[in-house]
Amino acid sequence: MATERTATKARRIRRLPSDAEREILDAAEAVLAERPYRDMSVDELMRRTGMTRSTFYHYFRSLDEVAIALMRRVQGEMMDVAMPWIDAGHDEDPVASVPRAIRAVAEIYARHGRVLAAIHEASFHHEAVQQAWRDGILEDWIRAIAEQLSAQRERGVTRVRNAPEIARALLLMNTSVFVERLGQKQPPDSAESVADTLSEIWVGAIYPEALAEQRASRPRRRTTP
Amino acid sequence: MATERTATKARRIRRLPSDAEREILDAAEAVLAERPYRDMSVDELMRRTGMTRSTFYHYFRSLDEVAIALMRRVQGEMMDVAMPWIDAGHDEDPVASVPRAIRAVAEIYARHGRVLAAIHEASFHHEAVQQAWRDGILEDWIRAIAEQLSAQRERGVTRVRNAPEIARALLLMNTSVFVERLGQKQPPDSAESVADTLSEIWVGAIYPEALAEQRASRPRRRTTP
DNA sequence: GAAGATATCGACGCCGTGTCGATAAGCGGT
DNA sequence: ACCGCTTATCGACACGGCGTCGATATCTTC
Repeated sequence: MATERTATKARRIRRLPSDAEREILDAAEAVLAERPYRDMSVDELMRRTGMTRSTFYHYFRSLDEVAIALMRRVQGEMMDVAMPWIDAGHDEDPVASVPRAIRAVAEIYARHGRVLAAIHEASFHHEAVQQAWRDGILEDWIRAIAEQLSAQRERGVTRVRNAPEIARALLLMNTSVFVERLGQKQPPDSAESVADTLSEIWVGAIYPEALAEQRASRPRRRTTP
Repeated sequence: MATERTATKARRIRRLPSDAEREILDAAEAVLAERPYRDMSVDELMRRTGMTRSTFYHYFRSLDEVAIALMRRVQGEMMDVAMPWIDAGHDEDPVASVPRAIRAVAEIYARHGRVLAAIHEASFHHEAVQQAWRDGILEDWIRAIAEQLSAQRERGVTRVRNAPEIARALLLMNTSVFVERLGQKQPPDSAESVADTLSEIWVGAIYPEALAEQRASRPRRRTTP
């Protein structure tokens, strides 16, 4: 009973593995632009590519891996914009560099918001994503920020004592706010205003004197003199 | 073909609806103490209660509703401890009241950490939970905090300009940090230390002068003179 | 003790996941 | 050109969790 189904024998297209993989990732981004990660299924994803679901499993072990792959695409960009702050030369004003770094990251979230929201979401539901994102990348960031803070403390630029905890709290704040305000189909805020709010809190926590002064001298508008 | 299964006719136990519901909720808490929400199934949950899965659907429409029900159990406690801060009389030192409120909330998270982590997790994956938690309770809190900040600004206690955004960022920070540091089987931090770190950031953002002064005068230990 | 209400049950259908063996497209050697 | 090897692609299946449905047992009330 070979389940005779030789009727419409669709011609098979054989892609290069790199192409197929890219097509799948692109399709995933397209799906995420429309609906949240939780509503993405392998079926729908692959229907877009014209291939079947089994082909999917030839390239990825699960949807989580797709999320992780998309994550790595973005992570590079993040590092690029944050690096200038991470190893800032001693010549730059540390207080001014915080808003600049945060704003740069905010713009990345504004551009890849849906993907980053998907990762954030998936990091709660899938072991593998959690390890790659929260236990991996985020922890690296926290460490880098904490080191920067400690270094600045050495130089007397700030007085923060518990650098690692402060760094963790501030970073988690940023990701939560970014995801909520910039990770929706129609973000309720602009990257700029979100970044400004977060910057204010960072400055207040790290350089309280500077924030106090800012507020005293410039009671109205936000940035630039 | 009545699928003759009259063999071992298990005696049916008929509970009061209120009892059955409570039993299910208790079982849910017990499951969550062992594994994360994502790994909880109706099957396992009901196996604990001795009832069948169909009975579950007699009381709840889905697991989300269980999460929401558990949420409401805890939310009352939250309100109780936060209220003193929300409508603080003008006689109390606003700077000192922040750490106290945060610490009280931290202790609730320390006690109900797994449940609150489950809600947080579910709020990303289930529409209904998202609406009840993020769009409901959290937004209420943000509004309350923002109002309090605005009121303090009227009185000249603080200079924060964008109260709603600041309130949102700070609250999201707290919940993220609480969930991560106190919502695990073996929390890596104590409620006290987590609360202290968060308080520092709140004070820095709202009363930067006070934080600057604290750090200048008390360079070593954390709380109390 | 009869009748109505409802808490509980077993079985079913649905949908998404991940696996497996078969098949066909390309690649390289002769 | 042909042949064999690799492997990208496919259809079908088994599994597990979800939610529904009609039947049945238990309780309540008169």
